[in-house]
Order: sequence, then C-alpha cells, then structure tokens
Amino acid sequence: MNNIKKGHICDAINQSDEPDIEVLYDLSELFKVFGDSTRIRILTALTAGEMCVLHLAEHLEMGQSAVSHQLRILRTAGLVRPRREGKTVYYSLDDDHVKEILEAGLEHILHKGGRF
Amino acid sequence: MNNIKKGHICDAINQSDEPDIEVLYDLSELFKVFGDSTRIRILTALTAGEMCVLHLAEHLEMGQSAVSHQLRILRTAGLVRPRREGKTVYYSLDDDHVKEILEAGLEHILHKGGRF
DNA sequence: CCAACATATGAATATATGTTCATATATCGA
DNA sequence: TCGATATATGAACATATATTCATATGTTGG
Repeated sequence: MNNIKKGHICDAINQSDEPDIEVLYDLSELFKVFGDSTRIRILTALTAGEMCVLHLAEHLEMGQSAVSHQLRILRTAGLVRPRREGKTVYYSLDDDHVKEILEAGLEHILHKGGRF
Repeated sequence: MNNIKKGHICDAINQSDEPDIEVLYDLSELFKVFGDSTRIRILTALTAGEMCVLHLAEHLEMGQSAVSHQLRILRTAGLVRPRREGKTVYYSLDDDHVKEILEAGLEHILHKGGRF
C-alpha cells in the first residue's frame, strides 16, 4: 500500500504551520458542497436576495424535491438560512463568506478559461 | 418531474446579471476538485512550495499511485503545474487564485466551526 | 376539522469518484 | 543496454451522491 522510501532528495518544506488535518478535512467537505452545479446555481441565485423553494425550482427548471434535498445540504453546511413565512420558506445566504468563496472561484474560472 | 405552478408570490429577483449557466457549471467543476481531502491536503502542502510526488505521498501517508491520480486531476484543472528535473517531478501551485480560494474557504470554516 | 398548498424526507436507482493493483513510461547511472 | 528509480495510467471495485417517486409534515383558509 505504501511503497515509499526515506532519505529522499527534496527534504525542504516541513514547517507544520499548515492547518491541521482535521481542518483540512472540514475544508474539503465545505468545497464538496460547492462542487455541484445545482447547489452552485442555488447559491448564485441567492446572491441576489432571498428566494422561496418553488421559485428556486422554477428558476433551475428542476423538481421541488431535488431542490429541497439540495437546500438541506446547503443548510446543514451553514451556507443558507431558511425563513418561514406562512407556508412558504424563503432561503438566503447565511453569511458573506459564501459570496467571497463564489467570487474567488469565479475569478479563477474567468482568468483560466480564457473567457475575456 | 416538474410540479411547479406559475404566478407565485415572490416575484422579485430576476435580473439576469448572474453568470450564465455554463460558467456556473465550470465553477461547480472547479469546486469539485477542491472537494476531496486528499487533493486539499496536496494543495495545502504545495502552498509552502513545490514538492515531488514521493514526498507528497510520504507526507499524506498514501500510495504513490493514489497521489499521482489526484495530481493528474489537479493538473487538468489547472491548479498545479509539474516541473521535471531528472526522474523527479516537482509540483507547485499554478497561480495565486488557488491560495485565495483555499483561504476563502478556510475563513468560513474558522468562523463557522466555532474554532477560536 | 378538512382540503389545498408549500416544503421536507425516506427509499431506490443510476452514476460518479477515489483507491488499489498491476503495469507502462521515462530518466539516470554503470 | 540493463537495472534501478520516479512517475503515470488503465482496469476493477467499493463507496458516495444526485435525482426521482411517493409520501409525510406543516400551514392557511373555509
């Protein structure tokens, strides 16, 4: 499983000033939530303001159930927040970090993809 | 499949100043690459400087093959860049966007996770 | 309370994905 | 050229995940 030998050439970088492994795991879990086009479209739609489930489903041209499932994942990850008003539940971005992450990724896309 | 009715209450946000759907798909694909703990650990390790494959494998305590497979994904996504020197291939972060994305996510984790 | 509407959720299914194993390619030294 | 080392890759397998369908929960108006 681990065909590795010690005493190799590049013995440079080993300052453990990097985030510990558990945080890195959480970080990958966070990005995993961003790593689905349906959820990205939901988050992007919500950057304009809160929206209810049916309107999200309509906007994404997807079933209500699918959207609801994805909203649960976003909610659990602390990325969106529900606000109930009668029968309707309005969702909004939970904090500004979400926008920042989206924008950081978008910047990379726009610079790498050759789209300009 | 699409049990949605028109003429709903929340008829607010519909300015299409949001990135078009293809870009959002690319964006989700980008985050998908960040959404794996092995790849996150590789990227984080590389923020300190370039490193060869065997050392990465050693650092992650994983097999060389697994790391190589993940490096290919990172390379294809334009996140890391290889530099050959004899038999060894050194990998480094391709551009500064990578760090920015990592930091944006990390900020969210550290503020949400209650770790302070 | 009951019907209608809005949302949430469990089970099932199909697809995507990460790791392992075996092997291929590439580079260097003798 | 041959053996050793470093990396890359294809196939297989096990696991994770997104969507659908059916149904449950919650809310309002009559």
